[in-house]
Amino acid sequence: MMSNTYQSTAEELIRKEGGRATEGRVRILALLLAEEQAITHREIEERLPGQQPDRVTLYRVLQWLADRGLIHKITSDDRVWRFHVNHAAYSRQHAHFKCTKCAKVVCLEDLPSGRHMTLPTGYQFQTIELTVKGLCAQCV
Amino acid sequence: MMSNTYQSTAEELIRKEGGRATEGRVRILALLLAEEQAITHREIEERLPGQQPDRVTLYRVLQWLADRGLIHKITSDDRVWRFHVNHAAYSRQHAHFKCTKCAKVVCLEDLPSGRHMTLPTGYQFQTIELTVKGLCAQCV
DNA sequence: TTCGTTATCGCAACTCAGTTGCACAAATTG
DNA sequence: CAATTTGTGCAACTGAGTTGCGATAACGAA
Repeated sequence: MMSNTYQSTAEELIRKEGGRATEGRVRILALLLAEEQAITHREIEERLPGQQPDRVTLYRVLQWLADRGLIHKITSDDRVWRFHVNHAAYSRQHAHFKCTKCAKVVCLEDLPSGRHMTLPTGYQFQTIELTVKGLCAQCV
Repeated sequence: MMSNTYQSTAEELIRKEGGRATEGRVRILALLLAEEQAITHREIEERLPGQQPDRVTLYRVLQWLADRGLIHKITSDDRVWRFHVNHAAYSRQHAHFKCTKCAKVVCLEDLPSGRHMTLPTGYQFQTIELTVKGLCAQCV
């Protein structure tokens, strides 16, 4: 069951961003705070106890949280966004791991020193996106 | 206009895989052989001169070519697959570059030595997917 | 060259993630 | 409390990709 701490932390974080701490926002952010992995829109819906907010509202809340840097979106090869809270360690660029069997996604702390990749002449570096694929501990 | 060389190379490659060298397959593969960048399903449709094959056929041809290793699919954050021929340099793992302005995608030859990324204990490495983002020479 | 097999194509209809527009509801402010 | 802003819920839409199935056309054998 969800600890009350996450609820109040979520509320606090949302207020700090100058947004209204509505029930939906608080519940969604609290759920993400309690979650280890990066999870999809679908998974969030499934894990929200009781009455779920409207699909569209969920998308909008997630976008709102991402815009304010409270969470981040992760691309994947299954064309589905996954969402994860921005803990201190993950607040900036980091790599992701995706299990090729169970599709679980977790954040990895360090980004290898690939920052100096040689680009074609005239190209300008901005960011790097790195996903390591393999089997997670449960699927090995 | 498309060189005849690509047509015959395409036909040869398809035959070598034991498939029927149908008009659609040959035209699509020839187009990809002539193409520098990794392009989307949509872009392929647009660039096919004259009568286009059915949408579904195009998807199936691309899947068929990818299954046989003649081309490879590239993930992106816009939820659209891009396709690129497997030249010798790109036949195995390599990084990709995506322009954040014009969405152009090109293949980069080298993959940085990120193979020794530290994974959580019990996790097993398989492959690495790396996309560098920035501005291409035309968009700088 | 024709013929039979069967790989491949084309169509229609579908799935699924995500988006947009708009009226309504709930906060917040004066 | 009225006015304004902010967020929600519904319906309808978009766009990529998929599935089922009957029709078509490669290609090897005769």
